[in-house]
Amino acid sequence: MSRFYATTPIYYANGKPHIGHAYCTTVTDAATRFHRLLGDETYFCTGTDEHGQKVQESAEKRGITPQQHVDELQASFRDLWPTLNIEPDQFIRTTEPRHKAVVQRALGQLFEDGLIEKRSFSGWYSTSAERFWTEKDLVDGRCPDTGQEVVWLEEANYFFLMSRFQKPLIEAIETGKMRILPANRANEVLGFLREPLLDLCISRPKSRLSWGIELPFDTDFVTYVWFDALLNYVTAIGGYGAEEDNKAALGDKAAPAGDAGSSFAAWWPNVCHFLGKDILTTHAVYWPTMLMALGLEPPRQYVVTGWWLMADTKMSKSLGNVVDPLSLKDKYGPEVLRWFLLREMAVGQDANFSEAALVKRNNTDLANDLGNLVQRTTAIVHKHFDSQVPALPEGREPSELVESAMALGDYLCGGETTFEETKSAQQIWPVAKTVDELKLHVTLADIMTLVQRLNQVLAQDQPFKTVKTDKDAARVTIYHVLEGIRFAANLLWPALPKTADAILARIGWGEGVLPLSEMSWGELPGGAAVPQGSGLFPRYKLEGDKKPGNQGEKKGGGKAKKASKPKAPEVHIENPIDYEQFMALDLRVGDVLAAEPVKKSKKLLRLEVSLGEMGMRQILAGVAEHLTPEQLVGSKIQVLTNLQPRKLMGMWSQGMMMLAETPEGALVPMRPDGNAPAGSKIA
RNA sequence: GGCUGGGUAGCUCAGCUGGUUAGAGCGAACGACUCAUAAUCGUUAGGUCGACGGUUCAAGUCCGUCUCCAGCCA
Repeated sequence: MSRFYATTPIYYANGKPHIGHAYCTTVTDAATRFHRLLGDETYFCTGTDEHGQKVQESAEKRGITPQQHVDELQASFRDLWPTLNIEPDQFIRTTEPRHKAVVQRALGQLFEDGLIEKRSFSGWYSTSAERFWTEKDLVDGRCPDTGQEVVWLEEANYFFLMSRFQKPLIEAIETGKMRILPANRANEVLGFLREPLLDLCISRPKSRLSWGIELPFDTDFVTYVWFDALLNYVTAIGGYGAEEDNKAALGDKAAPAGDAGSSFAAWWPNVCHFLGKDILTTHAVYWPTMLMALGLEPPRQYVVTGWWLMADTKMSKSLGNVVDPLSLKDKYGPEVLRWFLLREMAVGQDANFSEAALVKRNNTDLANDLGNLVQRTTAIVHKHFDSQVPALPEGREPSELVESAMALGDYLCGGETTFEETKSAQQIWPVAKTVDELKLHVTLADIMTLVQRLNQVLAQDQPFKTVKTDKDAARVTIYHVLEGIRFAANLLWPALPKTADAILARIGWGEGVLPLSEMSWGELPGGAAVPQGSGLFPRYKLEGDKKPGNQGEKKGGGKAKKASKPKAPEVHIENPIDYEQFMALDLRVGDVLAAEPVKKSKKLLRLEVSLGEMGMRQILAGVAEHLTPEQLVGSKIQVLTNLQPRKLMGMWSQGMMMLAETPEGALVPMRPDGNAPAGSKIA
């Protein structure tokens, strides 16, 4: 067992979180969870970077203190993570006393060791870019980055002698001691290091910037923002005397020391820094040289992620209908967003973000393949096996396809089985390998092949048929498919934590998620209760679905072709609707919990109806002349749930009860069978 | 301007050290099935592997030139 310490960058607390932050943190969360599955002890840290010029300016503009400003903004990050089912072990802020103390101790040591020295310096300073420029950098006498004014400043500053560590840094990268993924990013850093490395200015005079950590050896200066920020990775696990402070601040969420003596010794340098490509140089050059100067090991691993590109950004902007990608978590749920982010982007590369792509991922991977597999399997269990996991009958062999699913499950989990993929040329790898390489999109794709294999098993073994002729054969198939679902859910937990738990509960597995080393095919106990439940992932239709031109044409052609197919039997249909219109109706089973006549109304009854997980609804039904409250209370009815709510007699009606009107004019409620729980979708 | 990495089926991409008919996923078409969320399963894709030239018995895979794109640096 080893330790895996994962970090996101600490995000700059001067703006709201966006999809880039969410992506990086989601990947870190998933990677951490995968390492837990693989048996590693993990510690996952994120947080906010709260010092610096821009924070100071924003606070001034708002007329509040910088501390008040960052107190507000850090919350928008901290509070976001749980809504994405992300569970960091620690959220660190650079304004915390425990961190300031670490920065000052580290600076003090470097100064004593002669690795920081004071130099005077002059140049054109741009307040907006927070940096100096040389004469020839300027564009029309202005800052080349921001186009803002620059001023000539001459000042003394403290410099970290970074140049001394150029050689050891190159060596660390080339020997793989410091691993940078994907590999092309390592080349980028090495390219940067072919030029002489300069020393790094690490201070700002307080006259210019007061919002920062004071230098311990010169109180006229504060620390330059990067030097401060990067050290959070050390503070978080108790380096430089922070261990006691951490315990005081975090309690039992502080990084544990284990058998290592101190928490820092336990976790450093087994760190994996996740970061965006924009901050690669700071993390892969400044940071390891700082560590080397402090006599510490450089970080063991980096994962550099790409950008999410917004499809048709220009057009969307001009139309004023930009979709905030993060808001899609509210529309489709955090699990779907997680899945999209993790599955769609090859770690390290750029990818296009669009709602259409997200919906497609949801529909194909989650609803069609995974959700439907669970649904169809448990449906057979409910129908034919008394809602219990069938016990494996003696002396019956599973089909070859089932055996290949078993092999695949064991192989993915890192078992002894060698798995030869016969269907496609695409190589499937054990989870441990692709997780080590941080190719999580491949990991997920590989796990999904197990889901697909289980769907194949059902199609080939046809337990829904054999159950009528050879029930033991059906028992064998269903048992193994359930077991395969257990493997898949367990393996998918890092990406879909809530869903994995839900699936395991759904197949009668009470032990929760297990480390892969403990995964063993055949542990699912026969006779375990398989509860009822509704679909895990609804399918979505994308509104205004405009497909690319040639696809539209093809569709047209397809329809023309279909016209020549055998005709449906002639039935006279008045006002025909198409399937999509039908599907737009959200009909559900409801339990009538209460009913009473509406005062001053002859016709209306007020019903309180439970729709299961969808909650309670008040429904006003015009049936008082036909039905008594007693006839309805305690019974099941059909409810049209997505009818626009309407006010009747001063009360809201939030749905419609489905009734049959007889030729005589009587109203008869449509009562579903007692087996259908409240909230079940009717279609 | 310098450096690096790329341009492979409609889309997203695999193709290690050169070697039989260039692969996957999605989309599309056709078929099968009905346990399931119009789902699932099966079959089908004929793409001058950016352009040109070269090395070789043999090149998507090596070399050169050109072109386009991306990233890093200045």
